[in-house]
Amino acid sequence: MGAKLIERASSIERRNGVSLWRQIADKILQGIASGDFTENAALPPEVALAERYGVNRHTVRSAIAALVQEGVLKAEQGRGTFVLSRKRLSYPIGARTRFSSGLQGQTTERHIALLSSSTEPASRRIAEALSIARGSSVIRLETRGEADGHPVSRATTWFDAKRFAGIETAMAETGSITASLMRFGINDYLRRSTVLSARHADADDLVDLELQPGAIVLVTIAINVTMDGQPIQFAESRFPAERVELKLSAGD
Amino acid sequence: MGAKLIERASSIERRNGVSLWRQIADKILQGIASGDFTENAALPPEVALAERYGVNRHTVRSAIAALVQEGVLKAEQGRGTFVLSRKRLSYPIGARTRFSSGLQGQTTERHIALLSSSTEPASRRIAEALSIARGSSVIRLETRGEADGHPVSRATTWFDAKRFAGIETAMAETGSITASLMRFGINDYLRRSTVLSARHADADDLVDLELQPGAIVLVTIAINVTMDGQPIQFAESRFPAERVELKLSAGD
DNA sequence: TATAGTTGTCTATATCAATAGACAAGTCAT
DNA sequence: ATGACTTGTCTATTGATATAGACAACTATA
Repeated sequence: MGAKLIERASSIERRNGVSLWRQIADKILQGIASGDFTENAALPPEVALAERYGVNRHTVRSAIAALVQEGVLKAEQGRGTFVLSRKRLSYPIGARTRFSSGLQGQTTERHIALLSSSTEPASRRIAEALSIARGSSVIRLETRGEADGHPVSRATTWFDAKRFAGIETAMAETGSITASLMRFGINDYLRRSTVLSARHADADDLVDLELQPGAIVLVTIAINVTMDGQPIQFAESRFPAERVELKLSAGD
Repeated sequence: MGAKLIERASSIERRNGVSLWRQIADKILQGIASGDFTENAALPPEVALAERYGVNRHTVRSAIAALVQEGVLKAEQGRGTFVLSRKRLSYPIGARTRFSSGLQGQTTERHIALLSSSTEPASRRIAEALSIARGSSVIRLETRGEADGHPVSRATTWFDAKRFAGIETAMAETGSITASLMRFGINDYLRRSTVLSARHADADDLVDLELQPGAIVLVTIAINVTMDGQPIQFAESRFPAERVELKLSAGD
């Protein structure tokens, strides 16, 4: 984020429905992600931050307390407050979006955990996306992507139950969508469409992604297709905006 | 957004730093965008909404008041509260991202307004992106994209001042980046990279995009290049998440 | 060992956010 | 006209948010 470059005077809003301490916590997170506040270095002292944002020192302390709770900062009496966390992960999105390979080089460990699965009738929306009859059976998987032990994504995906019967056990065993699809004879697939939006994290996101209330999530809705254009997977994924950014790769 | 599909019981969080009325206003906006609340139709009555979200009627009223202020809803005593606004614009992003052509069919009128321009030395970040020497002169344009009279994007873009001297007047005259670049002999260009994130709108965003405090903006950081790979433009764009979603087109 | 600079704790006060209940005012169908 | 249903307004109370000031506790360094 080019926060430093673009940041102008104001930046903090009152009586918004968003508390000042929450806004300032967001600013600090942005500052860390943008390299404005360097990793392992001390934050400016509380009084300086208070002046910078035009609020009381106690308000800054509330923001810092939230981030300490969250494990982003560490406060040491007499010394200062220090940045613990790393920059945001950059998650590539394109025609060949894959979870595991996409994060290569940025993390040492990554996998997808299957939280739950169920079979249900296809809603209109899902039937259209998968090109199947409305009301026909689909398998829904609830999954969480983890990198180095931290949750980085939370997805709900649907498959045609007829074609992919038992994919939930494959997911549980392999921890990979790509590997699971291989068991069904699909060695390669493409992303046909991705629609992107953002919203506040709801209560479920907070739990699943280990977020603090008020956090923002990026939401993608995607359809994956086989090489000959047959839709196989419909997915809605949520990413914590404070820990992940999406990098759109052009063609492949 | 598949809110209806995915929405589970909980969804509202307390003592978060985000007020309940703000969260509920967000929910209603989501509901409108997802077709959950139909356009021109009445919202459920306040008591019903209050029960649905597990809050007091007055809290719902605060949320509605904010959206009435914003022009999304219209309340009529004795009759009900009605949805005015349309669905979100779907803004395509891909190798050939163009403002005007991308919104074709969704709006009748669209253009880019030049808010201000300046010349400044290139920061490290911008010098790298444009492959020029750090500190050399760059032109910065502040622009706002408008569709049917409503702001839908707010961008800061940088060009090499040497190569694109006077581009600010071209922009002011043509209201189009594509047309302006043509004056400099660039008939076609591609998007090399796009990085995507989200955050709360800051005070400037609120003014420029005519948002209510607490709103969320999608942020893209992009580099455009000529057909032979020479970088020509570096841009940070902000989109109001409540009015715009980004649709990633695959290759072209 | 001072001293400056930092975080931590306490008290007090004012405003905002949320709940609760009651009733007024308007619309619509019967 | 009546009654059911809706939004609008008012009062009261509680807890969270934000400001203000003072001082304690701790760290580093001169």
